Amino acid sequence: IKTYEKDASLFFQGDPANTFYVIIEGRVKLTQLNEEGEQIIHHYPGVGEAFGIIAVLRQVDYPVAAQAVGKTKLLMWTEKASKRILFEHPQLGLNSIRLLSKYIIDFQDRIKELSTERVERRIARTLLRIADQGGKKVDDGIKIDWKLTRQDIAEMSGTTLYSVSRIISQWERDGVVDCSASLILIKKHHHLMEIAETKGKQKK
Amino acid sequence: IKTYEKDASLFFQGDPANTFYVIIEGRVKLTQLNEEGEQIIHHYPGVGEAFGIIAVLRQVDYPVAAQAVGKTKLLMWTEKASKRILFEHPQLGLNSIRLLSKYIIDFQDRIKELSTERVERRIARTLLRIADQGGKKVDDGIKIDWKLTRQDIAEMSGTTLYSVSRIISQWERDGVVDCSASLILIKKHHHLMEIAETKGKQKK
DNA sequence: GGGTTACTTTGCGCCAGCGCAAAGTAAATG
DNA sequence: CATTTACTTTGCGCTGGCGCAAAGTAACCC
Repeated sequence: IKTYEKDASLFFQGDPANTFYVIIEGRVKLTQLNEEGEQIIHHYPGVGEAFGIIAVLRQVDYPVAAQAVGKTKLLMWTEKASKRILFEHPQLGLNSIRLLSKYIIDFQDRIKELSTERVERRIARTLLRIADQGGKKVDDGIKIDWKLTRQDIAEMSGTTLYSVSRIISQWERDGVVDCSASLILIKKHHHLMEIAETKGKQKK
Repeated sequence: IKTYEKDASLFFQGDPANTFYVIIEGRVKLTQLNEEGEQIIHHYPGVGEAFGIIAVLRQVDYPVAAQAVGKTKLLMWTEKASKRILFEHPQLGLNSIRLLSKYIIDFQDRIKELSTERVERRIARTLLRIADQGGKKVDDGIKIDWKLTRQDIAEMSGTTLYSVSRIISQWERDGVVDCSASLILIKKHHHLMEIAETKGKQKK
């Protein structure tokens, strides 16, 4: 068990992978850089989620970087320990496979999204996905419980902070979301769903 | 063991997943449709590769559709059989995890690509990826050993058949690739790599 | 409390890539 | 061999979204 402070780095992209983590408190940001140094955010795992398994078991370098979003407490396993456990408890292997499978299905969806969908829709989907993993229900909607900048949302949706700003401003005018309290509050979940699913390309 | 003819469907997106496959001859196309009915191609697994594990072990519907590219011979396991094997041979579990991890790393890369890179570069990467999995070395380059249409390439790169056509024509003029024989022949592998890695956005 | 730093918004111009249309080429069918 | 069907190429016009710049707002810290 180890505790990291806000914004602390757990590991960088390209570090040799020797530890796998499970979050018991807080949240972590998993990112990747391309050759130009542009960042993209893959995932914000929260309490109970594991990460790093992938790299550890393949004995390759971490393909992503991990950074604590807030104060974060983590369980840590070395490579050897994880393998031993896996051999002793086949059920665990099955569970891991299930977990990985979930990621794969998720990633396939994101690839589909990025390949075929317009920016507005991708942003809608991104917010819904975030709300799904880290949303707290409050009386007037769903609140996302950690600080997200426009830049962060852009890096999750495959667009730019400008486009995100423009689109979210519009949504605020329409009363779909509310960002005045620095945390994002989704007020009309159904409306976002609509954007995510029906507001398509207007081609014939 | 079962054999499928060219273009035969193995299963559709949304079918209940009850079988997992390993290819012993031929090649399969894994695709996904979005709400508008646009198709995207995820992967062309070849001999020795497995697919369907994901859905089978999670007991959900197949997230993709599978279709034989040419005449294809497959090993098939039911859900129960795969679970039993997994319990009896933990090593197999570990191997599966490795396989899935590879996909995840791959998918993360594609997400990065789609999020931040221009069309030309994405197409270059797509061709390189295909060459990597299904390329035969011949004296004047690398030949991709199954028929790919412009539309197929577009669906793998997240663009349109028009853009693919324009860019590949240009490459042909430059002598980088040769499509005259209906199969694609990559003549200047290094040049494609260059496009994939350095020919960046010309922003400051 | 004032000044520095970090994030957001918005106007504006620009261009990569889309998508239609139409013609060209190749393969399949009978 | 003629005809249909399937795929490719290319000209052209249009526009979604990018990216700069500059101003506005909020948070942070001595």
